[in-house]
Amino acid sequence: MSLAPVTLCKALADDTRLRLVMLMQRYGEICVCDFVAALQLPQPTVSRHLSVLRSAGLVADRRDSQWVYYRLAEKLPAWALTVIDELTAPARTLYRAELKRGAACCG
Amino acid sequence: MSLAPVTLCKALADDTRLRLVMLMQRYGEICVCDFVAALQLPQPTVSRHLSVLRSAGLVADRRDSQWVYYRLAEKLPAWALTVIDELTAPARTLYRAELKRGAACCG
DNA sequence: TTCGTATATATGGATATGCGCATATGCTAA
DNA sequence: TTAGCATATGCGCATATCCATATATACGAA
Repeated sequence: MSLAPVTLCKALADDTRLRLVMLMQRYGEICVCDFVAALQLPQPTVSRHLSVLRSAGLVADRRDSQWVYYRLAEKLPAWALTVIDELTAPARTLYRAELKRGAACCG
Repeated sequence: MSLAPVTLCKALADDTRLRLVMLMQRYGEICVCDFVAALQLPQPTVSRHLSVLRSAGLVADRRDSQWVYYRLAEKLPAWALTVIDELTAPARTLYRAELKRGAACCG
């Protein structure tokens, strides 16, 4: 996995994307509708930001019938995981309830 | 020092700014003309990027007659320093010669 | 099966943010 | 004050963001 530091920064230089990454880091695979429910944002907005993360190589997606699940990419460099961890640590406890709220969507 | 994670990311989401920060982390206070010489970039470009870093609260400046010296801000949160460290580590050895090349400017 | 509807996700078009160049400002010395 | 250097600011263009709409998939009824 070759990931330039500046590429990681650009991918994370948005509050919504930081929260998406934080949720994936904490809960693993999540489908788009759960992100929408958890973050209370319009679905197109979420989809766009996930697309940015995917283009940067930060996340991978998997389709299961009508749902698309996103997860942090495997084999991210250790330094990238460290950066993500440091950046999301302050807010890491804030979104558990919000994700739970959205968890009814995909079973 | 209150610094939002997304603010740090935006400030570092540019290759030139990453290099400026790396130079300051390694060498301490540096004046604009030394940055220009070290990075081989137009002076307005360097000034602009330093201004972005200053607005984000990442760096502080000090004027000494005609020269302005920039340094990393004091009292940055520990997590921010960790992030900076991880992001700049890969290239940290690359710029010593370049800074030396520019060191004649301000004595 | 084939259609119809509902739900999940992705894409095109208008607006805002950021970058670099040309120029302006500030400072010093003679 | 004039020249000369160091630094900073306004403008045009590219890129990114958000909203309305389009596409795709699933499931039930005829």
